[in-house]
Amino acid sequence: MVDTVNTVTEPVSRQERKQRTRQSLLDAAWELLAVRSFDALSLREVAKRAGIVPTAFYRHFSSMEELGVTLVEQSMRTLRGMIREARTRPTQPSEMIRASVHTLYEHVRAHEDHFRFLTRERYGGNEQVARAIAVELKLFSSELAIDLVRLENLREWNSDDLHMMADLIVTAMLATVLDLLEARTRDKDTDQAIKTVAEKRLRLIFLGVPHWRSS
Amino acid sequence: MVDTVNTVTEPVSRQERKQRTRQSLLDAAWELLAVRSFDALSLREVAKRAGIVPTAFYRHFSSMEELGVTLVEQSMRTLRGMIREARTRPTQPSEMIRASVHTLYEHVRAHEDHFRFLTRERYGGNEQVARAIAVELKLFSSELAIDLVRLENLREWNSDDLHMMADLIVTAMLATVLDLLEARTRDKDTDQAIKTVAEKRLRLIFLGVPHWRSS
DNA sequence: TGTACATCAGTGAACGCGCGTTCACTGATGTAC
DNA sequence: TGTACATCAGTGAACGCGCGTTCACTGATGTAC
Repeated sequence: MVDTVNTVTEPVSRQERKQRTRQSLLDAAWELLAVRSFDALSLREVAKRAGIVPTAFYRHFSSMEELGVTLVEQSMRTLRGMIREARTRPTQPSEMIRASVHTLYEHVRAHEDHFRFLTRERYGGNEQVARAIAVELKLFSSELAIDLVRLENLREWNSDDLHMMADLIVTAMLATVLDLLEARTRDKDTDQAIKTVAEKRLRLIFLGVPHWRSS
Repeated sequence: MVDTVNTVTEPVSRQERKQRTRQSLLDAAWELLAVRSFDALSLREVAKRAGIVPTAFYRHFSSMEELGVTLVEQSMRTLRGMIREARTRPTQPSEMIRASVHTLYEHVRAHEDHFRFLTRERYGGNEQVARAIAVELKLFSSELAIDLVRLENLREWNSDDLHMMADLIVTAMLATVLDLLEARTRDKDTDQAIKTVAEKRLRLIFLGVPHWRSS
């Protein structure tokens, strides 16, 4: 049995306390971002929710923009984690589709705040944030194009067409992210329906592949 | 030859002057929206750009929100105009694709401000605005599903699958809108390249149709 | 046509508010001896 | 182990600013006779 009293009263270094407050600020920002866009957040508001006075904010970030950069980094790490997991996969399209959608689903539900941030800020207010997200998605699309070329009927496709298809898949996947985030009810049936539609979208796209002729 | 002096000094009714100022406010808002999201606009800023004092704003709109509603209406009219034009079409998929992409292209380039507003506010700050846009796109998707059922290989598709395909097409088209709005260079070649990719996306989707089996 | 009054788009002063940011401070934690 | 000083996360007062909104006003346009 853990001695909770001892755990609570355990001495904490100044450094560790500072780290905790920093995390409180980030947590506060993530909470507020569930309802509002980043541009609509104020420094005072974030500080208040984190339980510190506005001026103490500067002990951790030089500005809201710097905090924003950290939010981008955190959400990007989540996105990259998902992409990495989605890339280690069998070469059979049907299984690839099933597994990709499932990976996407798991990650979105585990980090809704991060994915909401990514989709909202992708075209939303802050230009630098939008650019960072665009770069990351472009990178993902390029990696996907490389994965596609290994598949049966895609070996002889030219680079342009592979990128076109990769972009279309990424677009379809992002639409699924939005479906998940905007689902009114959060039950297994609704989630399953969204996953089924997501798989169908990808199946339809892949069905055309054997019949493709680059114009 | 037009007597410009007479044109300029021509008496203008109070009502007409008011209408012009109202339009100046809307124009000012559209100009500012090229750079910023709606939530980031202030009443004072819009009034200033329109050339009136902040308090005069209230002679035309009871609040920024009401002006926002008007912006939504204006952009929706543009969107509906495009959709209406895109729907009156031949039943051959290849021609349908070519014509749809061209219609989209023409309308986006003719009303970049409206389409930028629609894509940015779709998930951006204001919730009511986002909802209005979502409703309109859903409506479009449903109409598209009805159009699809008339095509050769889609006659026996069930409703769910038709909606899935319509959603996928709308998603792909919106991606094209964003490609057009974010094109770095604005020349004929770039535009043509974007149109070609847009057509390829749709071609790939339609290629799968004859081979579809609802799971 | 001319006069007297009504209408009302636009003005300018004023308000209270939340904002980001500065500054001198406090007092607990850390360090040197 | 005890003392004396340094560090520094967090405090609280204060600032100037742009904001939305109110109010009484002005003076050109419109209307009634």
